[in-house]
Amino acid sequence: MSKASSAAIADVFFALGDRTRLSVVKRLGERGAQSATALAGGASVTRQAIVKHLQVLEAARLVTYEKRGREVLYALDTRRLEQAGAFLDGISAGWDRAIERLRQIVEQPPSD
Amino acid sequence: MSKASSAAIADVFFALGDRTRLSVVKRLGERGAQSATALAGGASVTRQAIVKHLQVLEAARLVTYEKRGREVLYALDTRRLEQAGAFLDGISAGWDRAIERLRQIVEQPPSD
DNA sequence: ACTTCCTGCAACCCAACGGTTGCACGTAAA
DNA sequence: TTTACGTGCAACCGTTGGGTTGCAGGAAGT
Repeated sequence: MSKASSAAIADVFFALGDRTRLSVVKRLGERGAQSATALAGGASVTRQAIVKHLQVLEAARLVTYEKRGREVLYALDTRRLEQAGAFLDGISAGWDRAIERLRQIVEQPPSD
Repeated sequence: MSKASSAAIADVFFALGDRTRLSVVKRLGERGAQSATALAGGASVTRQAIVKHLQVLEAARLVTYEKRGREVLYALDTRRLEQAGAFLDGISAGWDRAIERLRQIVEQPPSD
């Protein structure tokens, strides 16, 4: 599980890399599923802008939508967030190993 | 500590949200500090492109540079990666709480 | 039926992004 | 002192990004 090609991961980070979009994600996280117009209220941009952002988030599989009567509710998909977090941890771990390798090389006098 | 305004976090995600940049970060994580030309070797883009990407990464405080003679070595700053990961965890946690709140509301019959 | 509210689509705009090329400058090696 | 290598700066280019406005179509409410 959690194979997640680099390209897909980059898409996730790209989706999170915009202030408006990130605030939408935060809001969904804090107050649960909401419609586009609900999200637009309180935001400093148009509903249409929010809609576009939601499409980007959905393309990155960070949100899911569900038609609820005449309105559309968008909800977070936390699995993607967790995947992204795991990816970051992997890089950090690799870096720490690299550092340790370097330390050993530096501290050992040349063998010959 | 680790206050990290949303804007700064968005910058970090933005920096990670490009395939070339993400591959640079991965490579720095796996093989340790390198110069721009070293990173350009093996990549499918020009050294100048890599340089620009490194500037973006540095602006997001994801990398640090150190002048080493005539060349410049770029190194990962894992603290930022960890901050970003913590941010994601926070959102996931908030979402889970929101879900739990919803469950309780749904399962309780209306009080009046 | 009529009105209200939320959504969806399309056109359009400016700014920023990712990338390239060309050249000048310092530092290291011959 | 040449020669070679790594870097820095600037101009330029096509494409995409974030955002807006305007309007048409359906589901709810009265």
